[in-house]
Amino acid sequence: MPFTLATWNINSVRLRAGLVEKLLTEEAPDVLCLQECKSPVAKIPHEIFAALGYPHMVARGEKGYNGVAILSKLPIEDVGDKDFADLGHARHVAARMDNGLTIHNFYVPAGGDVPDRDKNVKFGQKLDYVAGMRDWFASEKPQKAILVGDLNIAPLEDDVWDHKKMLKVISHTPVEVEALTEAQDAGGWVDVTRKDLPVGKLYSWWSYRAKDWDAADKGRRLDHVWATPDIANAAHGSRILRDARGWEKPSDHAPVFASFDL
DNA sequence: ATGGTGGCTATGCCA
Repeated sequence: MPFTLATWNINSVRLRAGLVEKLLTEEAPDVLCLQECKSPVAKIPHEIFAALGYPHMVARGEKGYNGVAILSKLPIEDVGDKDFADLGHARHVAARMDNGLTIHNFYVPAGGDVPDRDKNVKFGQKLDYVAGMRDWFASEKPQKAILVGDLNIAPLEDDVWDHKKMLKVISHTPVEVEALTEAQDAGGWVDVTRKDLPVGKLYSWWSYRAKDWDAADKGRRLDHVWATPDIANAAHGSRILRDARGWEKPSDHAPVFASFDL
């Protein structure tokens, strides 16, 4: 059966419940994974999404920061979460569908401003978090799984607006890219977005601070869809809904879509 | 070199 999934850093699911509604109504993915919900799970406006045909939700939350949620048309089972680097943050949750597909939803730490772990604790925590992902994937050997989320790293030259200018900017430093590549390789994960769209610039995030984000187009691809090799060949139709970055009171991230014939 | 915007929650922290 064909299956479509989207991932979106929503930057407050309560403030932007209307934008989630718009996405679910207009695009109707089977599963929507959200990050930066910034809400306790009990205060996520789940009734609104249930009324639109998404009665199933698996989520982790905290007050004001972080938070991840998986909304689904079809039943999903909560199969736990990980707290890499012992941050105590709601940055991961996993769900399993009746067909055995596992969906991992991640919100990797942003890492602060200074790309030096001796001067910036947050950067060290980001590297430790991604190393934790690597070690877990190496021991788990995931199968029939999809990993999505805001990984806060843009690994490829064409994932940023200016590769050379970004080499010392957190999200595109070589040490981060290496760490992410190690995590990807440890699980055998295939970058589905780049499998489908191998050529050219691709962004999913544009800063709120740019005067004219659309014209300046200084974006980064921070949001990812990965799949294990056993289902990666079933993936197709990846796209980034850039329009959503221009919606009223937008998130600074755009949703990333992928479809799978499973 | 700096500051630019936005969310949460009440003041500074985080992105």
